[in-house]
Amino acid sequence: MREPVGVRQAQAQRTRSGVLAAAAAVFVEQGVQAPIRDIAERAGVGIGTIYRNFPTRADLVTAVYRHQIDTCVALAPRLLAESASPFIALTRWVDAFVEFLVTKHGLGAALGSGDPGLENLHTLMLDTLLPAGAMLLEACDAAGEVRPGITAYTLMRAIGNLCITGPDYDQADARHMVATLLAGTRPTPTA
Amino acid sequence: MREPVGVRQAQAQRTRSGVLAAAAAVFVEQGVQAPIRDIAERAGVGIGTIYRNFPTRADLVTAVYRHQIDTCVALAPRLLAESASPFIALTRWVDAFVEFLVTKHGLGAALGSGDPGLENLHTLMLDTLLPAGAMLLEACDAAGEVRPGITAYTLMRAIGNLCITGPDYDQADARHMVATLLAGTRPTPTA
Amino acid sequence: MREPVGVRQAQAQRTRSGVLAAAAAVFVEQGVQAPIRDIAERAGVGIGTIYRNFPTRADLVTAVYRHQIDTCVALAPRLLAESASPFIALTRWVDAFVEFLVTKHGLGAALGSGDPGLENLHTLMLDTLLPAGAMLLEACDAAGEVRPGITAYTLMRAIGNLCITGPDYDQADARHMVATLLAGTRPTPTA
Amino acid sequence: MREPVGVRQAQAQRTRSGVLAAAAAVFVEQGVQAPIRDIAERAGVGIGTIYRNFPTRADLVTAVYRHQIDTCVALAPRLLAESASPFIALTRWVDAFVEFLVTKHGLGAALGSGDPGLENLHTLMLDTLLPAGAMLLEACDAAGEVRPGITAYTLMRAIGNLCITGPDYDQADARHMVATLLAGTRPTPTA
DNA sequence: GATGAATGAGGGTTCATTCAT
DNA sequence: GATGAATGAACCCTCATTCAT
Repeated sequence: MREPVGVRQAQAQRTRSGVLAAAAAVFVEQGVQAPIRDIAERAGVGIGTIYRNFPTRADLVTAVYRHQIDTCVALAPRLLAESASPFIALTRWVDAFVEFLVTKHGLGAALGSGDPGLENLHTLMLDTLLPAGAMLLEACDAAGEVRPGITAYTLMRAIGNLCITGPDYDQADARHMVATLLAGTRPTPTA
Repeated sequence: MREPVGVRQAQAQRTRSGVLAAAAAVFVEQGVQAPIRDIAERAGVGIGTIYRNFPTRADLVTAVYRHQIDTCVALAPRLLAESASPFIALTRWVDAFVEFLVTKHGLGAALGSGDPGLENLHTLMLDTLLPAGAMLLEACDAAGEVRPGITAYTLMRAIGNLCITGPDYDQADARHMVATLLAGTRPTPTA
Repeated sequence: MREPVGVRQAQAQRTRSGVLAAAAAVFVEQGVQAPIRDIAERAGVGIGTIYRNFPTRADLVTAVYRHQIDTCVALAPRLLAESASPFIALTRWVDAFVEFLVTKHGLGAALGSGDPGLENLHTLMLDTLLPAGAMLLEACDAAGEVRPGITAYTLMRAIGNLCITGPDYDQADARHMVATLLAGTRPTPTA
Repeated sequence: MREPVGVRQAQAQRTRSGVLAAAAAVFVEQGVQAPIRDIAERAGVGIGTIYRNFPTRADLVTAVYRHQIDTCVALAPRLLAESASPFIALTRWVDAFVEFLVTKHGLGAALGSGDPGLENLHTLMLDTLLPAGAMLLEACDAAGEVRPGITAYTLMRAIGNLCITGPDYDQADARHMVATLLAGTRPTPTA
């Protein structure tokens, strides 16, 4: 009765992936506060399976976005190397960041909510995205391309907030306002 | 035969005020989605009293913020008349708007949530604050003090979002980012 | 400051009458379980006034229908004297009884519910309507116009039940079925 | 490898049955409007379990009575085949119908209440019992054993009303009055 | 590992009833 | 007597979470 090694692990991995895909879809439709049951149904698994793989809601949320976060992080050094100036790199990177936030209904609000259950996600973003953004911002700083006094954390948090969309304030508006915010970080032209 | 007119009304008014004060306090601590029971307990009244005075949650939220909203609205024409330039007036008015938002934990998030139960508040703000902000923004526009293409609604919504505070992103940060956003609305200096 | 004697009593009487009229109207619309507050509002008085005049709901229900009940009671001897046969008198009297029940939305159901709070009304009907009906039934009995074994109480209760109308079973249906029931009380024709 | 199929389903089925039994008992004592919590307590399960199995009150009411309704329905064609005349079949079938109604305290009242939440039950009875009764009544009609003009729906509704028992109007009274009603449906003997 | 039935805390809402003015 | 604000018990329903199979 011994099965090929790893068959079970492979099945487990597939279950996990299915849950992540389902969660991503449900989050888009209902936001990250969607009932766990809805995700289980969408994934075609039992509720218990969700809890086994992701004990807390934040674990699930974090896992859902981890891949995209990692992609975003990896982009930073590449943009810095390729772009004509640090600020251009920052701008492009923020575009990617916004793209990520804006397509994830409710994520921005979740981050802004101070919900203690989302500490993990918060931590993840701090530990990974923040250094990426900070690297770019520091490069801008060093090149005198942004006003002093702006911290990467605050800026990214502000961008996150600006990406909380809703009726009458859509993704295009969010992009517009983020661009305006970035414009506001430029040093005041000296006479 | 004139007895103290309105002894009961006065008491009722005091109850109502007490509820409003309690609600304001609870909203700061827990956000506008706080359980009605908590507000009743804080106010030292029965649940029924809350429902008597404010049939829906939105009624309560609206009442809590109405006074401050009205004050803010009334400020706009005054600032426009007094200030050296429309943009200075806009800046000062936004300061007051931010002051309002930033001290009301959860209001920004509530407005951004698209919660259908808060239509009234949304409507109130649209009907009163929006015209006030729009007046100032139009004055800036007419004076060439802001880039074209920025609508009052989007700008105010963005400001509202920037005022969603939390741990590690406090009121000072919110003010800073709002100021940065406003700086970003200035026309690009032509060479 | 002494007012004419009885002015206050007259006022009180008017209040009481107004409440009864309002209650009758509300009972027709919503049934006898309607919220007390609705009746107070319709009467233009405070809730406390209802409770002062009619401490229990049953008191109010009873008072509302007392007049019509009395009228119905008074009808019995007159019909018996006027009609060609006791059964004809019974039939006509039942018509009046049904007319009373059928136009009082929810009263039949209330009587049939065994609700202990309506004891008073139950008692009132037993004490007044029952003797009236019994008189007629006994006359029929004595004349051999109905089968033996039918008691006035049971018959009237059955009639009351048949008058519980609703969608798809209207007043005409109720009348039809009551007539059928009465037809069923006739002695079986002997060959 | 076949393990006991459906161990959990069996348990779930037992839970469901327990809920149905508890509900039936509570309905007898308190009527079909009894608090869901009372049923849960009687069944020894959590409230959530009731809602899981019977999302609406009407679902529960319907389930409680479905079996007996089905039995009653199945009886009709058998009685028609076996009985000496259609009217005898109708009489016997009505006996069974009354037996069903009379032992279910509150069901008659529930059906007569027009409560929109009981649409399902109403529909169930219309869809199943009504055709059964109609078949018998039509057979009587065809045989000239009942007066014309009596519809199955109205007759059954009337019977349902007559079965609303209470103190002083018990099951025997209900049966007596139903028999009397049926007697009243016979054609008037022509001289 | 997966399952999903069961649980029950939590929050919403209504309305009968009291009582100070 | 009349008033109606206040009360809170009682219901409703949802959904996060556990655990036996």
